[in-house]
Amino acid sequence: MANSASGESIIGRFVKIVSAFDDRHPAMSVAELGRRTGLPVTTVYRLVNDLLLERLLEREPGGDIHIGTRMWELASRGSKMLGLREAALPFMEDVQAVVQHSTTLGILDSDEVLYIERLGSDKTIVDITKIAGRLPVHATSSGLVLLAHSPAAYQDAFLARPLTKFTDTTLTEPAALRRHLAEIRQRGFAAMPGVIVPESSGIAVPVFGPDNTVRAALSVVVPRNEENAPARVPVLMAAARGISRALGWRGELKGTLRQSH
Amino acid sequence: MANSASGESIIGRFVKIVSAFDDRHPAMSVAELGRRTGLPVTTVYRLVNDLLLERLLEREPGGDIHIGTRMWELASRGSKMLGLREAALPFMEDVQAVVQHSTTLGILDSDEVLYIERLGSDKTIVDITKIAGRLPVHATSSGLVLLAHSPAAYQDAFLARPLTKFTDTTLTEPAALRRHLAEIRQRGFAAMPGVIVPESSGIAVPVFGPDNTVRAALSVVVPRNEENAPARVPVLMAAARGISRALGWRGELKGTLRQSH
DNA sequence: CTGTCGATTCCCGCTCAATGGTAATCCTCC
DNA sequence: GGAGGATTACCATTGAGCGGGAATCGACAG
Repeated sequence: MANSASGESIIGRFVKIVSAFDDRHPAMSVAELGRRTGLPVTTVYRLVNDLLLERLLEREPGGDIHIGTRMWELASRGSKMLGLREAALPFMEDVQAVVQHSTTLGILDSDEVLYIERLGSDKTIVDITKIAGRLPVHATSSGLVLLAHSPAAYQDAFLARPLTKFTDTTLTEPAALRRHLAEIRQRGFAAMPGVIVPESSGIAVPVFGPDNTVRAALSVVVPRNEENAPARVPVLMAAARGISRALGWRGELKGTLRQSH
Repeated sequence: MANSASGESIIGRFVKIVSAFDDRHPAMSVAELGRRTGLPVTTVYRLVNDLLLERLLEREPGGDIHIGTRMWELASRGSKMLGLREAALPFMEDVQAVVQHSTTLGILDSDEVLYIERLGSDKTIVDITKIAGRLPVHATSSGLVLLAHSPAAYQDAFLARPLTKFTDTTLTEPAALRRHLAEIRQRGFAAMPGVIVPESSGIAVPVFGPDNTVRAALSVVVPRNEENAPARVPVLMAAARGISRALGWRGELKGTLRQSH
């Protein structure tokens, strides 16, 4: 499935090229693009031209390349995430108005948490979440909530892998994590003081879809020294229920009760 | 640049496939995808497999295909629109809180208005704007504001084309449109009563970047019968200035004054 | 249980688009 | 003016993409 010496398909190279751009490198010359992707120069120039023709990439006056508007448009138009995001946004605004720090919405994707929305850019606290950014599951409150409500088979597979310890409070032992997940299910929320960044805490609650499976995690990041962090939980839970309902969820079903037996 | 009988490149076909999905068709079988794109069956199956491998597309339990999370992630990560959107969102929320109907943020892309954010889903008014949706320039308040502040060369090229008349109030004559654009520049906003949909009016103001060029249009859609529509303008203008400033704009520059001489 | 219809996968020979090295050209900046 | 980098032009090679056709799977009806 590849004409190239390295055995990659064009699609693979396309992904490589687009992946070379991130928030730290939103634009670059074609030559640099070649260096970052490790692809042969000529190939990059040819492929970039194709992508420019389709407007998936755009060339700015200086000659540098950046991701095209068309790319975002195509990715968004048929995306199911738009629905989730639009359902969640009003509730997130309410949370943000009350909690004042930083509110995020994350989903589980490829064994990582992918943040699809984020409100509030409070410079007073350390918050490494970014829209379209990823963080590890076992080191974020969002991730733990998502994992806690995932199918047992998925949890088992996840816990079978070695996990990185970011700070002294990061749980990496499968048994300990399993206990923690059970706790999260029982309490209905996850609170992680300083799991990746020691100075801030995350609190997250699950958002459910119509079939009662977890769709996303709604979370807030607050300074760790803040005493009344648990007081945030009711607000978050109410908002999460609102989002779930907007998605077509109709309250706890018998299935859920059965699970908790 | 194409291996196919029809003379399309893989990238072109990739765009065709992704374009087949929209808000009305967020998921479909591979066979239907083939029908919608008009590509040979075998080819679609092969290409879809490649895209599934890269997670640009995803297969849901039923077998239907939909656009993958990865696609959105890649498109968003290095996109400049995220910055614009994030700068605008808080101000848009303020506008939305006051105006109550529907607030949108649009940019000029391929001679059309592309809406990149939208707040408020008031069912009481007709509003055909959608996130990642497109509307014609000359028939929307956002489009007219963007056009009014575009380079003269672009305006000339645009006005040289034939324009569709949507309702009796749609301006399509180049001369009349030119006068209207001048008016918009002078007043600082565009107000279009029922240009595409007769029942609703749009009001839009420009958002500028650091180089004092227009970046986006901030607009609200209100019911046409509403008398105090012009009263919305100051709110919009203040918000637009706030967004512009967040983007690095530093007030009217000499260049602008020179232009208006 | 059998038949129909559609979706999906498998098969396979053809062929030309993609490949990627090398070299020429166009830049800037010192 | 010339050194260093970015970009374009050229071109022989070749295997990935192509797509028609047939086989398989699956749902549903009679």
